[in-house]
Amino acid sequence: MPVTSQPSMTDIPDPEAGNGRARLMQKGQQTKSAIVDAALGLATQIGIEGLSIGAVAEVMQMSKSGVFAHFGSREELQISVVREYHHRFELEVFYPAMQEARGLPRLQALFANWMKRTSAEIDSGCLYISGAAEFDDRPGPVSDALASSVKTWLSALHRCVLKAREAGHLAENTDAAQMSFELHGLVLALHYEARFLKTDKSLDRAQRGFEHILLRYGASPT
Amino acid sequence: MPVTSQPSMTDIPDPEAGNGRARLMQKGQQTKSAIVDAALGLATQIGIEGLSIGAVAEVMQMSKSGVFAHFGSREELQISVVREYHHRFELEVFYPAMQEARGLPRLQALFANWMKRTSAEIDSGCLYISGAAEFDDRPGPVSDALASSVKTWLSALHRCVLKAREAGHLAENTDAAQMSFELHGLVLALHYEARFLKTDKSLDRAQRGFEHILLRYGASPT
DNA sequence: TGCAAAATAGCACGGTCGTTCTATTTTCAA
DNA sequence: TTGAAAATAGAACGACCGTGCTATTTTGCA
Repeated sequence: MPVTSQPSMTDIPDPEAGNGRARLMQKGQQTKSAIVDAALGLATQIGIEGLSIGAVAEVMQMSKSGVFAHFGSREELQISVVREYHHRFELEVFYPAMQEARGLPRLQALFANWMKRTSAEIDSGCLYISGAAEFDDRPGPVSDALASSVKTWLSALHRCVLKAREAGHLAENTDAAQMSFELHGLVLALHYEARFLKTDKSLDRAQRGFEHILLRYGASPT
Repeated sequence: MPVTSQPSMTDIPDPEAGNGRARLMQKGQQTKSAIVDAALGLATQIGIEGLSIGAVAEVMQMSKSGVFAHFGSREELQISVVREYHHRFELEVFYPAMQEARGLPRLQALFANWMKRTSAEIDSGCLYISGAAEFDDRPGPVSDALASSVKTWLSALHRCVLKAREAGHLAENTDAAQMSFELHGLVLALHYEARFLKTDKSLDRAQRGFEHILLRYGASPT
């Protein structure tokens, strides 16, 4: 592979990619970004389905039609929000972990960042989790975008487990898919109990669960 | 405790309890039950928040006001749906497991029934899971009813783990709350991956995860 | 069988929704 | 600086929402 390749977890084509070349962002693009920002903030509180153009317009202090014109449909706005969340998830969870040494350290960083993002961090819920519940019976482009993002992330996690096994940091017979499933469960339980039930100590529980799983899969200290 | 006491996981006062005494259900009550039935069916597909009186009325082939009159508000309908789900959850998950011998067998039955209800069983989603995502940022009576039901169930699970430990079926130093947390995670992952991502083998993964957890907490075969 | 009470229907209200159309303002390059 | 293009506003639409009000129908006991 080329030396200049940088790690990326994404396999979602981003139509906006590379439009910042040479010339600064036009006014319209700036506004659009700000709208997506505001919409993401709303979506993490009231859900992607609950997202309304009117509410976004109010936050932005714009007219409904002004907001609408940037996307052409509510659905396109929703998809933009999903893409933006994907982007931030990459920035906050994936990329920082890639700085860690391959294998177990990287897996630990990945899980730690994931937990940090999922737990009661301020008050923004996880779009991947709330979205799954909203769209598991509602096929369509938004659901597709969401599922695609989630699958990208889960397969990045899966690859990380594989690498850790290859590096000898996990037992040779480690079932990477099974381990990923169990890790996913911990984060979902953390989100559920911390955010909905307001159970304290959930973060500790997830962390201890992680250690249990590491032990099970024969993690050797690094 | 009195010999005639029967196990119940509920701690939610049900205003309708015991109104079927002697006399059969009046027409109004029958209709109300049928409405809640239909509403529950809708809610498992489009969510509790998405539930609309108009949609329920259409399913019931009734007028909106006819449906409305039974509840007085949409919120009361939503709460009725939550109570009905709680009731069915008890019937399908909790009570059957209580037939099993106390300790590990009962815990295994509890988890097996829970999985069965959560996985892709036909097409009805789990209200406890989808509801949590909808209401984790939306306090109010519906959220309270939902949280109360979930807590009732989780504490029933927690008690079952305690009993299994007391019976010597689990290691003495078993942290029941931690174990419950990890079991919860498995079911959440099952729901997420089976229902939203349509990943096959999810049921196997949850089952294997369960066995892993049993091993960790020193389950002795019964 | 008749009659009060319960159940249901029908209609209207104000509100929000996504979207469309047209006018106005703002931007930016020639 | 000017003029075309882009961005935004404003009003209106049909649809659906929860809810309140007033008939009408249905129920079930005396």
